[in-house]
Amino acid sequence: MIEKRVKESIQTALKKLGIHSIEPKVEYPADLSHGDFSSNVAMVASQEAKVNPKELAEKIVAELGAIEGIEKIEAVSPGFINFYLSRRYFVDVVKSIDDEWGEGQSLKGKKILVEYAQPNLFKPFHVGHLLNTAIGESLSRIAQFAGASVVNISYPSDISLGVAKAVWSILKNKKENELSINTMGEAYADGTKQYEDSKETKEEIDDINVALNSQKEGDVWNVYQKGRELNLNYFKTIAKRLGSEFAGMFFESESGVIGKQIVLDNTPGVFEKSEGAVIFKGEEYGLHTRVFITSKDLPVYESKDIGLLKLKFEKYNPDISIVVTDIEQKQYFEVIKKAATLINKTWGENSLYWQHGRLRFEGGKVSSRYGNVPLAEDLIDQVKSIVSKKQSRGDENVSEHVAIAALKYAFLRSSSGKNVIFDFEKSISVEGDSGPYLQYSYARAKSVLEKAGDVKKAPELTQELAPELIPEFERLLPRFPSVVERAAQEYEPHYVTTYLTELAGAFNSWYGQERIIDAEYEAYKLALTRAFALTMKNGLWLLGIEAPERM
RNA sequence: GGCCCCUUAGUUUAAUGGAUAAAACAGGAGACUUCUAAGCUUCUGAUGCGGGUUCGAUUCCUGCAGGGGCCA
Repeated sequence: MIEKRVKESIQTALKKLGIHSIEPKVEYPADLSHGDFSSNVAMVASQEAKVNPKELAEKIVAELGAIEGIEKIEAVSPGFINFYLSRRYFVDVVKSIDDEWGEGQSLKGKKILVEYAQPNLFKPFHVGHLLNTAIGESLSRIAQFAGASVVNISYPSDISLGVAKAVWSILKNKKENELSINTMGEAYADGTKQYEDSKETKEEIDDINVALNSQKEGDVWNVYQKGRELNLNYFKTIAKRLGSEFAGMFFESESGVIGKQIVLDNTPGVFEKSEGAVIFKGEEYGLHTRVFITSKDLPVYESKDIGLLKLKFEKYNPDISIVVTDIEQKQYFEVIKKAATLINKTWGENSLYWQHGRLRFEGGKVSSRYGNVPLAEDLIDQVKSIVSKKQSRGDENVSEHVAIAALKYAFLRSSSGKNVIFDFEKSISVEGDSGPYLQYSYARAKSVLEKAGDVKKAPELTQELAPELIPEFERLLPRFPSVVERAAQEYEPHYVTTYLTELAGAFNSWYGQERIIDAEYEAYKLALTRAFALTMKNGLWLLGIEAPERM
């Protein structure tokens, strides 16, 4: 790669100047007028060399000599060295861009498990799940693009107090023969309310919870099984609608049993008994002390997560097991990770608990059927109706993909860990920096290419190119693979989002000012347009966003 | 109370210890009416407060203020 060549050349130059201790860094200047690469070595080395930075930069430049692919090197104050790629280099990149453009090797040979979406069966799939799914899917795709072998898994919560609440309400209202996603959603809302309101009901629901955990045959179990099946299918449907599929699923009902046994096997040792419960003394490691098995002998989330680790590592033996969760669980998972490490070193060390920000609701209300959290599907439909109005073609499929793009973009644009302000009016944009903006620029490029007879391959480009005509978006194109690599290394999809937005902006700006078909340099401009379209298509794929050919 | 996270234009977000802090929305002005106007051009506008480290701090350390979270 060219960055490596630049780095090595600097290193050689430094040695000639008698500077040995400094590892030069090459970076992308934020401002393209500062070149395609730049280095700050002169400023870093100036003290050791006892020369002022600007002078040192000039000396280094003088020692550098020619670097293949670099046309111009200049030293500027306060001491940066800027490198400009040659016209020829860009031509070669544009010609080389194909369907695999952006794929890398940085995670080659690694087996990565990505666990996300985490539905709660019997509870509605809401906007929080949507956020989690968008991020998990993108992390998974980015890892795949970086060369890893990735398995997506989901871990539905199929046994919990929430499930017991819904089952109780179904039985109470004799709805067992008319089960549907809607009746179960209502049952969950009803059960939750009654649980708070009536002490008797609370006891009845707690009993159901115990019965479910012991997996006893009977009415409770039968209703539960039927509802579980329905919910699971519903989950698969909505995941597919969002572009996600899961190769494997583990359930709390299985992890609970296994986890409980592991915890008991490690008591005393890792865990200890306290007032009838089994706890992990996190305090001893600067973490929270947490209960793993209650005094009623029920395994709680903690033991379930331990059981899940055994299931995961026995079945897949991953190099990295990523779990995508909400940041409010950060300290919880620190405890799990510590306890897991003590039980089985690999479980802890190969696990990455990755947190995204919390959703904070502000501004206008989004209609919601249950409680105050909008359901994922209601939200999609609401955006879809806005999108449909803007669309002249009336293509249902396109409206669907544009609506989902708008939502996913809102969740993938900012860096991880920070809270995501969810204001329907402001966050879900279809104009400006938005998912549809990216899709629109892609559709535009495709439209031009189609009109020109779809340029499958970049034409032979030679002397006809004007070296001074390197549009900004063309200069951004070669950066795509390193953007993907960085996103993969830091598990940060937003780098891709930011890059694509910048690229699309630069392309649109060029498009608005230049004529492509029937203009000077037509072949070159078409090749550029094609390169842009391929980059955008792959980039959108990484975000889990469809790229409609027309909109 | 203990611990964790956050604070950048009016708003929502970017920025690998570097160059003039980058966009979008909102607001002002404008162009073409020829390849998709969900677009383009242009103007206005920001690093919570105080110390420190550094040639250089939005970024690292520290104190304070404000907001959020986890545990009891």
